[in-house]
Amino acid sequence: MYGLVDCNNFYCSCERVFNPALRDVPVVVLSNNDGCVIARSNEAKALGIGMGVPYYQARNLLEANKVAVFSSNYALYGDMSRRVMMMLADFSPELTQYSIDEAFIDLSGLGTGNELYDYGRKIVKSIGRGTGIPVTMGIAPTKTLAKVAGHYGKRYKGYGGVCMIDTDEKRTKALMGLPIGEVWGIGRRNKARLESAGVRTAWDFTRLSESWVRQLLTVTGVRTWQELRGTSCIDIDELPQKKSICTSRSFADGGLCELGKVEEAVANFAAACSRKLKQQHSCCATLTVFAYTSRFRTDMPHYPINRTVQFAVATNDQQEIVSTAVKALRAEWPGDNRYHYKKAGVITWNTMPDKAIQADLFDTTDREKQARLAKAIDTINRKNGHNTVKVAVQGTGSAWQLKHEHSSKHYTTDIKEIIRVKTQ
DNA sequence: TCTGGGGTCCTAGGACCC
DNA sequence: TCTGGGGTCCTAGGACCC
Repeated sequence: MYGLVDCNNFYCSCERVFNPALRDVPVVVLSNNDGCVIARSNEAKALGIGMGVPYYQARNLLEANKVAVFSSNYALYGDMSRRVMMMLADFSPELTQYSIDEAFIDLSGLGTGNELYDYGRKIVKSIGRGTGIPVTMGIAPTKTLAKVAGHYGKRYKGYGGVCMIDTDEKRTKALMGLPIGEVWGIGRRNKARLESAGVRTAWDFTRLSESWVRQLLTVTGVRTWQELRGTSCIDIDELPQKKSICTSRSFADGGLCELGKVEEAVANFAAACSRKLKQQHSCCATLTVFAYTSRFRTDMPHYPINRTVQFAVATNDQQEIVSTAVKALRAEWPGDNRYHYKKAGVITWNTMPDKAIQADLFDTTDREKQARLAKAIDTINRKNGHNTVKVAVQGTGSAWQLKHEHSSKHYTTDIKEIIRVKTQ
């Protein structure tokens, strides 16, 4: 049996942990740049605030209902996630973190029936008490069915946060009540395709023939089909090494027109990629830089920038990655300031372990010197915070500041913002 | 006026090999 | 006029996830 542990309305719950006044009021969290609503408390969902709606469109509704609005605070969410996962790891050594707010655990050998259910209850209670984050657990013989169980666990209070699908009878009942679009692995496109073929519920889907499913949805669809029928076949890799690393942001207001400003942003994105590569002990052989104008502005001229560069020797060196990204951007720059760039980013890929780099016969770079300098800079930055020493083109960051007007404190990651307890 | 960020996997088709 | 058979690798694009 598998357990899926999922944090309820995770970002909103994080905001509530250190701010009890938010406990029974509607809360939403916005994306970077205060762009869209990306997390909603149950009260906010009940008001009809949709997932992903632009903030400016929801604003009136939010203000009219006195909804507490927060800019995203990833330092806080990342740290709270770490706490939840650490506690969870004590309950099952076989844990696969699937996203910032959910993880699968292997429950084999931990009992059956009521015994297993009670174990689930214990996990949910402990994490709630230990971290302040409410979680729901789905238990079932496959990961996809565990997701289904979790779906019901969140909707019906009576389950006490744990829903288990452990008999054919329960499975049938659960699938009959589940619209096909709610199934993990069935997205918008495939939902439409299946519905036009008369498939309304997850149960209908499991009644199709395998060959039919394969033809319509390829092997990924067949795996979902098998999992819903009770045969486990989806493996989730731990993926300690990411295959590609992307750092990108949207720019506030109308976007950026000047090369110098976009350059500064891209340099910082490239530096972030270098940092992330080093963190997972890998190097990249390829880098892509991109910059896009707003796809929502049909009234303005567009000129997408997208350039990919190969490194002769795979690298994670900050200066090399920053200078390569900036040169690539300059090479594609349109040459006038007519275009409003709304978003830019750097992707590093063709990633490999830093211990297994293929050298280049014709490489003339002094790698040793480069490595010594990088090591010195990394040591300073590790001690004093990243970007204490940076490449000059990274600038001061003021050219492309993000909008973050409703941010909460870094309660758990900055000693200056730690919560105060008043004693009278 | 204002619309997020970061990933993975699969497939088809082209280029290439002997 | 007639033009084989069997592979691999790479890439772009689409679909999905949170």
